Amino acid sequence: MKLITRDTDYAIRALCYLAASDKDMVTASELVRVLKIPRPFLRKLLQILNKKRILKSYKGRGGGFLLPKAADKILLMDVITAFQGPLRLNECFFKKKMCPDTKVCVLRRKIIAIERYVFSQLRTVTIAS
Amino acid sequence: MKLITRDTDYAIRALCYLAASDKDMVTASELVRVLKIPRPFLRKLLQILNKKRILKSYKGRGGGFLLPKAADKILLMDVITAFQGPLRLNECFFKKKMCPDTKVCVLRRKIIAIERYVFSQLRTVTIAS
DNA sequence: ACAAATGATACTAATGTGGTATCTTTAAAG
DNA sequence: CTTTAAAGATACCACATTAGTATCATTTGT
Repeated sequence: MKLITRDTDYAIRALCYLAASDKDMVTASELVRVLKIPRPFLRKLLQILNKKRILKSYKGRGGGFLLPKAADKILLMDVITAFQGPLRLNECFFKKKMCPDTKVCVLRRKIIAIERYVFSQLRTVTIAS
Repeated sequence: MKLITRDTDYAIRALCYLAASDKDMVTASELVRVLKIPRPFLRKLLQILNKKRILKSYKGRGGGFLLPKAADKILLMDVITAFQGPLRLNECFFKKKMCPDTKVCVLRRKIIAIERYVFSQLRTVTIAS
């Protein structure tokens, strides 16, 4: 099972390229050329990233894309959730039925703890890598 | 995005029921009745669990399923991989192209570290919860 | 022999992922 | 003020995965 889909993967690459580029405005065409991602697909991804304010777009001739903030402020976590939605381990396994209210579901606690750790860690990963 | 699919979820419930049951042999019919999982689907899951040696089945009249070992020795991790395969975050984002060999991909390191943590934690979660 | 259980296998429906196609809007350059 | 090079919007399609069904074969206690 993949935890990071192709969308996210491509998006990361594009963002990294933007971060590394010295000219601050980069066109989709350039990204297609260097990243070898199918043009219409990449364009869709860029549009999504734009809507989520992860990058900024400029229309018209001479337009393109650029990062709206420093690369080390862009969280991997945000890119993942942009494409894959909030990733949750699971709702309660037992839908509150069997859960003994004394222990308040050790299992659930543990899983939530793991979840939290992953999120906190993912949040430390930025584009500046 | 779900990290635990319905298969896994159902399987966990079934295993927990087996663990909690005092009679050690439980039929699929009984599981269907109490867990309210579609019969043919549950039967498929049980067959898979049997093949993976996570539970043991007995055919014929009076047959059924039981746990082959103590509930606290059955790892959530194993159940997950049984149904969802080994879960990997992602191959290398850059397919070894851009990776500067000096830093040997900080990103990748971090991700692997997170992955390892999740696995180690998941391995601590057993059916005895 | 029969009935009650699981095993094996093939099929179907719904959803998600990866990708395409087409048309509209914006804005700089000539 | 027209052309042209960019992005925006939207609808569509192919394939894979997930969730679930159906059917028949095999085993085993009574």
